[in-house]
Amino acid sequence: MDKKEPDIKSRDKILAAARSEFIRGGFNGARMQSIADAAGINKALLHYYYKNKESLFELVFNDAFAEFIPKLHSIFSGEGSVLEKTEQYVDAHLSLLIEKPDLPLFVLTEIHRDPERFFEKFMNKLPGEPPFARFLQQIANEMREGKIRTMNPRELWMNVMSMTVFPFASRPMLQRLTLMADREFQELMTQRKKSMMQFIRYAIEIPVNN
Amino acid sequence: MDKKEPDIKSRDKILAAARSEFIRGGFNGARMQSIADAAGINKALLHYYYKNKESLFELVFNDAFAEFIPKLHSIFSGEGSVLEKTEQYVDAHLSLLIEKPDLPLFVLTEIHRDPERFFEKFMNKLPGEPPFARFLQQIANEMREGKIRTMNPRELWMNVMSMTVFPFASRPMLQRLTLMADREFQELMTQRKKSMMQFIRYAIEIPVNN
DNA sequence: ATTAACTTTAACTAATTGGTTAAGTCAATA
DNA sequence: TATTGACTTAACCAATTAGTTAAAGTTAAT
Repeated sequence: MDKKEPDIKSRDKILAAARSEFIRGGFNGARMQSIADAAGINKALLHYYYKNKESLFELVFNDAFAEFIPKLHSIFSGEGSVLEKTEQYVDAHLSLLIEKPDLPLFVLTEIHRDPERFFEKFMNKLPGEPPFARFLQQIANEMREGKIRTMNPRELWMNVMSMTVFPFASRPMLQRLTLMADREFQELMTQRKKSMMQFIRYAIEIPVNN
Repeated sequence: MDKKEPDIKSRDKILAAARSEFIRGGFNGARMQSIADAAGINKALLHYYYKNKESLFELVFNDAFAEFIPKLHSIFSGEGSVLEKTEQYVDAHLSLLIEKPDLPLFVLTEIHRDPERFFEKFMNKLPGEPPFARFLQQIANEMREGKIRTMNPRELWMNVMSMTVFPFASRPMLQRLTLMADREFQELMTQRKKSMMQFIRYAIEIPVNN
């Protein structure tokens, strides 16, 4: 029937199934058998395509970043004020997370499990200077120039990231606590693009006199 | 030698070891043998005191909340404006998290693994109305009265919680990314008690004219 | 028709792990 | 001195799980 590219099909179905399973249970909670079942194939074929659990996990874990890193880079190495870049970031990250709301908790959990993997992965991908260093410098500059309110630049950045990501990382708790359905959560996060930026503007913009 | 209350000692040492181990690896990553080793006893004694892994985990998980729930309740059912309660909350929660920085990720991970346990646990502990309902109402009131800027009350609360908790949940990532030592992180979080509140005040306080 | 890639079936290995058991040590106490 | 409660040793069981193997069947392209 559909054997034109059965290799690609099965390979991809396995990878997709692995992604769900690893996100559901983390590396420790994931089961190779469950992945095979979800992909509609058997364990033998699973190992025919992917050497072992580790390597399969590695692919899933890398994919979790692969998408967003270039986006981040283009935003923060581009032109624009702190507020403009912040808005671009919030918009881009929220868009991604609305699509893949389980990403943050997965990533944080796995970095906690093995911080070194993450460390090595990123000291390669990123050039010499520490990440965000340039942006933090820009924040400091605009503060000195009186364009935005003065505070610890790292904290401003932390606040923005926190407000953007935490609702997703804590989604299971949040939704149970407030009896919020998936749909409602999604809508709340969408309206958040605007309201969060308003909140941030009030927090750091210096009001013009008269 | 110290056999006066060896029972209590071992019991507690096991529980403490279990706490570390569960926080390190989550339920799935924790090993009963590791707990026994860390407690300086053997598996037989471990099961002599605690029925099984589940029950031991349950104790640790409950403890993770037990401390803070009453505090939360006293803050939000007490007197004070939104800003005052927010400040009390930020102060109390940051103090706790500086002591136990790994709590948030542990809690979030385990709620993600089994949301029902969390749900059942809290629909008991909390009286009829949904948690924070009263506080959200108070926020809405103060907004209507023009005491603070208008926005979705749930989002204001989300912003406060996010900024408070996320730095801890993302600590492993954050520290690697910024090459921050434990001590430095701790100091940053301490100074945050003030700076975060300043940030929030700017964001929601309505400036007085002239 | 042949070949190579793909896929299944089904049994199996080896290691890990949660949990159990039985016999016995040791110190305090009654 | 007999008993009791805390604890150890060490072997063991049963289940789970990652990974393997071999043999056979299917499919698409050459």
